[in-house]
Amino acid sequence: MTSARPTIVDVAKLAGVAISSASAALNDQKGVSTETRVRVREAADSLNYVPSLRGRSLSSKRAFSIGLIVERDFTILEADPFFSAFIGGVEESLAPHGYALLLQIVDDEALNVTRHVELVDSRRVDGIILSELRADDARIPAFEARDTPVVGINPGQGFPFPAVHQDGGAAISALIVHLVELGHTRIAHVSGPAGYVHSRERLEAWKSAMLASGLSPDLIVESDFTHEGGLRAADSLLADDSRPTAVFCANDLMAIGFMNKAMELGYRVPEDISIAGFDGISLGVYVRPTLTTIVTNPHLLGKEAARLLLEAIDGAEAGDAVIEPATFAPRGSSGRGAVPRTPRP
Amino acid sequence: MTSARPTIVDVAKLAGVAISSASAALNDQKGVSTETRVRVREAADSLNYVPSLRGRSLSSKRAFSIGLIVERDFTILEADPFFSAFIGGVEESLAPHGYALLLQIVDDEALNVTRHVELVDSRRVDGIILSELRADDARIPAFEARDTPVVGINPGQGFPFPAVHQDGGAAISALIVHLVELGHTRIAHVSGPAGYVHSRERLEAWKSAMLASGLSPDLIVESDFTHEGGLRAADSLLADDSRPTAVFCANDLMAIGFMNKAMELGYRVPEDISIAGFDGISLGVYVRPTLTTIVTNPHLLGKEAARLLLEAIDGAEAGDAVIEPATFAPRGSSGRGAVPRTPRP
DNA sequence: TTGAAAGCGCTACCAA
DNA sequence: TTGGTAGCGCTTTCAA
Repeated sequence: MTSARPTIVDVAKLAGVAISSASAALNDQKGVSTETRVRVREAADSLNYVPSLRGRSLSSKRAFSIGLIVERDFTILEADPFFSAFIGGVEESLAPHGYALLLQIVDDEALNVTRHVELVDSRRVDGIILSELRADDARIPAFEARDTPVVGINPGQGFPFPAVHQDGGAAISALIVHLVELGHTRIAHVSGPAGYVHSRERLEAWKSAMLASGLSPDLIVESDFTHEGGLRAADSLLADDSRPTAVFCANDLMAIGFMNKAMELGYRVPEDISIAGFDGISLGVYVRPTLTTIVTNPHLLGKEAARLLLEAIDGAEAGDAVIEPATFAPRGSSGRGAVPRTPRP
Repeated sequence: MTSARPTIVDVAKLAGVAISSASAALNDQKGVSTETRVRVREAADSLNYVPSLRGRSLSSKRAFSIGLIVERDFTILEADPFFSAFIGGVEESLAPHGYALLLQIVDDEALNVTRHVELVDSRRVDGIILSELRADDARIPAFEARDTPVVGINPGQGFPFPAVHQDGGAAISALIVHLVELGHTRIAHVSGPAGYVHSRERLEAWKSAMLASGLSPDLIVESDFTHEGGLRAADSLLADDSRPTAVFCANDLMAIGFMNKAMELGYRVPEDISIAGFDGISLGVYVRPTLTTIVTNPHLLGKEAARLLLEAIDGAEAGDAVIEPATFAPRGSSGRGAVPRTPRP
């Protein structure tokens, strides 16, 4: 079939109607007689007609796709299962509406902003999902100056666009209570990079929970959300005698890194040290001991974000969406604590 | 800035030239005087002009994006790090050419074909990357009837489009030799679904390697590439007295599932049973013991695939790309084998 | 080298 | 209800 693909002109001609009638019929608009509708449909079917998105895009001023840009080091991305689930959710909302997801991956903050802007300015997408927001994110003013539909994922205070929220604070609280009940008093936190909103939120939630239990939140190490970062955090936190008996890492990957290093140093988990993560990635149940964590719902987060974005694109005054809070999942890596001991040589 | 975005007409007007001259200047075409070129550039800059991809698409008959459809159950996708790395590679080739990646996720084989065809027929993309090919893949005839650029990932014999190949046979061979040298004679294989080309290739490579070592390849369990499938495979393979002392799983996720179940049943790894996977996902070095595996290069696979596809889109007679073979990575989960023993109660 | 004009395939408006 | 037609924003002839 090397012949040129049929256009709406061919369909109209074959059906013996005007192009505008063909268009109306194919788009289920009112004001078309049943007879015309049927004839157009038949003509289209017999020609195997599929509308060109290019023509449609230009005249209807819509790209029928939305953009998502992930800022991640290419090599690190592999280990991060969050986005796969997230994207699955986005797809679920998009597909029924004929929308598609344009995905880009960048490894640099400045480039991240540039790409976002390009995507919108070139009208390649009708809207953008903003994830992994920073406290002072350069993308926010960029989009405020552009009146493009935007939806944020767990943004901070004063975010000027619709957003999807999933609270993790209550679950972090439950985690700390759990650890305290097990007898822990020295509970450390391994945070993500300070620039990120979600890093700060988890840090703050940990602080509040510690204070609420009468403990002072002073054992903190800032890391980078990677497995490698978890290894390093363990090295530094376990180095001296004030070492913690429990640690809450800002994500699961770091927690697993922390756990591996702790065990390598001779600590038993959870007998000597309890470890908890955040995210609830399935990897957490593949490792031994299984990882105590806060289970979030990236799939639903993606699904709702895409839903809100489509509403905004359709011109609705989209509000926020709040999904069920993350839940605390106690598993093997947290348990009865003991006095911290020196690692076996 | 609610004012309408500037178009090329505005640029031409401001520069005082014809639209065609503006277009030629902006696209670095020859036959434009330096003066005109400069004036157009300045006009474009001062207006903050960004060409509309919609107009460009329609007139140049290009979508400037390519499609990738991943067939995966939404929930399983999360645990599979292969595609993240793959997509990172695709991006790396695409970005410098102004191309973008359209990603879709489907959870059903029939829908998979439908979506592929829609993407192409609606001219939403200029080409397609075909991964996870089946022995008798319905997408192949669909695209043969459509003369659209297509690039395959590790396809089987007689694949009618350009493709990227990474051999895993030599590494599988090395793995079996390694196991045999350790004293293993009962080496089982947990395969992927029989329909997939890569399932078959790994199975065949295992068979050849077994025969080459004088062992009979008869301990086979077919599974589904999931962690859960690995658990089940362990249950069935370790159930009776003819149980293996080593097992080669067709991917890492199954290998880790197998390992977890084996340990749960009381086997020590690698003392009682050696376990190996395939893929080389980073998860394999996060688990304990670390996973012996075959390390592939999904990032490079994606990068080369996108490169070939862009060539094909540009009308070149794109050939195949062969990247360095996968490598054997012996790690903690394989070691000195022992006589299989009954699990501790 | 420049400019005018004809599409690309579709939607949407306005008469008929 | 239908048909003609004017765009959407760009690229690409083809004359001048």
